[in-house]
Amino acid sequence: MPTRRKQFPFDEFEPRWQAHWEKESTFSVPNPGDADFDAAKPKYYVLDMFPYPSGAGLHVGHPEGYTATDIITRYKRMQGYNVLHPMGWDAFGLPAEQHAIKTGEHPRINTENNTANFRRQLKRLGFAYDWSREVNTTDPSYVKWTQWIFLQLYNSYFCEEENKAKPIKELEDAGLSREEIDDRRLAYVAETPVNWSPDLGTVLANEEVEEWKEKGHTVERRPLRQWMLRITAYAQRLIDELEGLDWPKGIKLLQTNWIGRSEGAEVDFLIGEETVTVFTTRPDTLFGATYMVLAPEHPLVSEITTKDQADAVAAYQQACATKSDLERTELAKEKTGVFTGGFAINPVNGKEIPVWIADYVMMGYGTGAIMAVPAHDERDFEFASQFKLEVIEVVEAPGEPIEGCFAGEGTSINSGFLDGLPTKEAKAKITAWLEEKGLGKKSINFKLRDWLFSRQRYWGEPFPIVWRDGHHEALPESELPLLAPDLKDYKPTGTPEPLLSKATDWVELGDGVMRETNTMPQWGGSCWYYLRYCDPTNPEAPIGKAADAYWMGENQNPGGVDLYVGGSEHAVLHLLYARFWHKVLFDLGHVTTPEPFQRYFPPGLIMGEDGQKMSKSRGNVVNPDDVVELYGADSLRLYEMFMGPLEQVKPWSMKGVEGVYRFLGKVWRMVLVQDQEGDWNLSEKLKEQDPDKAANKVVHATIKKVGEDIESLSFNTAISQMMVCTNELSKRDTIPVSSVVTLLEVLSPFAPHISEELNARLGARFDSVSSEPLADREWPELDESYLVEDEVEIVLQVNGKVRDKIMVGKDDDKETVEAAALASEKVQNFIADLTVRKVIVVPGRLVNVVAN
RNA sequence: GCCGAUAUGGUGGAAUUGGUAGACACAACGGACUUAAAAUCCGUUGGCCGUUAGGCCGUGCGGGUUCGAGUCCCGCUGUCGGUACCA
Repeated sequence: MPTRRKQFPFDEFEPRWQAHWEKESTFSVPNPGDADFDAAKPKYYVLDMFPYPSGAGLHVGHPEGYTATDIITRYKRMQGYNVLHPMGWDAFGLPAEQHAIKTGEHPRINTENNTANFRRQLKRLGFAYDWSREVNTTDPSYVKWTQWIFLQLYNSYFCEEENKAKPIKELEDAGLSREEIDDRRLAYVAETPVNWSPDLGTVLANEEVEEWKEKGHTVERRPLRQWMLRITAYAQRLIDELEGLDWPKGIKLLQTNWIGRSEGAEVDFLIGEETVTVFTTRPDTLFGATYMVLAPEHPLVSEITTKDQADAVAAYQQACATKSDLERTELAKEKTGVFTGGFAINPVNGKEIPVWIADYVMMGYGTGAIMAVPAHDERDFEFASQFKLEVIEVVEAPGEPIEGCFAGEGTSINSGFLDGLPTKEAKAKITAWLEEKGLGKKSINFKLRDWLFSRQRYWGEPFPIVWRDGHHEALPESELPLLAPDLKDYKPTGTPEPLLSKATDWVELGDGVMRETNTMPQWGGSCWYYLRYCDPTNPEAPIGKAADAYWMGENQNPGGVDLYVGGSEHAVLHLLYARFWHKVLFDLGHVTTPEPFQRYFPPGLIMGEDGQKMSKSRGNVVNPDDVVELYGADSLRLYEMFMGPLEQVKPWSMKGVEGVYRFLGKVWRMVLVQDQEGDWNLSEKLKEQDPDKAANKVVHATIKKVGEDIESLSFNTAISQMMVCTNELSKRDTIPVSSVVTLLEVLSPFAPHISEELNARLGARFDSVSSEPLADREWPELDESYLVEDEVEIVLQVNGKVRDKIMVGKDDDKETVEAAALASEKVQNFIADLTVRKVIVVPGRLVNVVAN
């Protein structure tokens, strides 16, 4: 890129205004109880997803959402809101630890460096953050409350009757045993098969496996003792309470499907002495169950396997155990399985059906056992075809008979007392019959699993738990935060033994009392950071009552963060986890609203100039620092908003950046003209005079359009309107100063530096222009009367085709307009040989003459 | 496979409740200024036919509703994203 003269000296005034905002604490906002707090002001809480401060620095994707929220912040401030717009750091995480392994340096150092770089980059973009509220998940004062919230979960149970969390103390008072109590905690210990990565030295959540495998790490499956959070208790509420939220429909659906509610029945089958319960969503097909399948890990497999099948079954179980979930599904093209030799009795007709084990049935869902109805389930059909098992049709498809398998709804046949019933009724009847006979019951299942909450890494929050005599105990609150000790080296132990177990001095407390050595996942800190911003230094609680009531909107329905902007890649995990924690805190009375995020908006991904996803390997990554260097922060901000609709995926274009840069240059030159010496002086065209009709019209049209578009996050069209306004004003011989100032006011949320600079220069010269910074001004008032025209252009159509355009009075009645239309020469030409059948008049729009 | 999003000029994208398709930009071309270039300013720019006037066609494809469809309905196709034996 050749050096060239800048269109305007952004490199001089942008840092100057940023320093001004910092010095004046322009965007600091007081809390209830503070001296300058004004309770009469309405609040608005705009939240960005806080970044993980990676070594790579800011990516152009970050300023996309951040600029959007910044525009909202500045706009709402101008409208008189107390706006909370904070930023912080999700600073625990594997990359810093990987760096520590390589260098032997404490991960805190790397984290601090990266954080400083991120902060510098964000400040350079002029965002209106209240930096006094900055939080960092790795700060001891933050860790303290993350651990405290964990203890809230640990010390609570889910009360089914009241459908909410309650203190565990109630169970103690009720005289439950220690084991019974531990089994009901919201944070509990369980032995479960987990994804263990030997080279990362940690267990991963199911959702993380894919990501790390792509980066070349190995992940295997093995059973381990882990901390779990009982998110499944909240499954129904997490679905139901989405309803009142202003989130994109698709995102709600995504979460709903992730939670995966299905209604059906549990049915008991007898296998010899043993009872095996299956879950099915199609109890109406019970007469068509021709075999049964158990998951290979099902505890009853060994009981029911016959001697001559024992070897085959054991071999199959062995083969499955070493396969990861991924391999199980990757190899899912062909069904595999083994006959156990056992037979089950179908309770509805007493028929004996063979019992198989197969890995297409998973232990983790339902009961780990199914009744197979090959005629009406594709998987069962495939399995039955492969192993030549019986197929009995029990549902008749509506319309044409169907070859093979029919999984839809129809009418029951070959099903005794269900015959002739449509699927829905058959389901109800058989379920009632099973319940009456004590052979089964209605049942609801969720795909959602409990949340595996422990990791074996170093760089995370330690669990505030100690072990005594094989039992876990909570640390007293007074011992929080519990910080991890420094280590000599951060290399994984090579075994599933957590890294912290290396620090024996720290772990062993004497008398056989040991600290828990697992750490929390990164999600822990990010689950509640939006609460801490509201009250970032509170030493008594994660968030104080008054701060919660005001910022989270106790009296609003449903309350919570007013606008949350961040990538849809977090739409299921982070957003689900945070909602879960929030509900627990709500149930326990620590917060006053049931949902954390009232409105959520995911911006679309920004692709590389080649239309591909930005990545180092493709060499198409755009660095925001480079863009700021060449065109300034305002241009970067404005371009990212002008690219297209915020929610859309869109490719980067440097030419596009130049386009908005030129626009800002045009605004600059409308106010200032450069002389021979290169100094910028106020344009002679600017006049302190009342704006004429045309100027008022375009300026007020701009106030209206920009305001509406900000509300709906349609920033691209707001910007194009400001371009129209600028084009209109700048081509004039004299320009009313007040029109320019109004334009600067509406431009200021988008491009705050240049707007402030121009306003300051105008204020220094013209008495009529306020020198008060735009950031503290009110949003300009719209006067609709300027937008009303006496005459409007309407379109004349003949048979739907545009033939002419005429001007008519704004209040002309239909008859007048129709007469004027028919009088048009062009219309006359087209209808000369035709008969007019009908004339449609749309006031202010068009006249359509229908003729043939 | 299932779920969701989406399809408009050479490009990014605009278009109230159905009512002038292509706003605003980018690129391209032509012109002015300049010794020259950059920057700036002015003009042209969906396709086809036509010297002009003007006409015809045109919002992924095929139907439909309507005076009128980018927009609504039915049936497809492509692209992107999510998810995957969840019984």
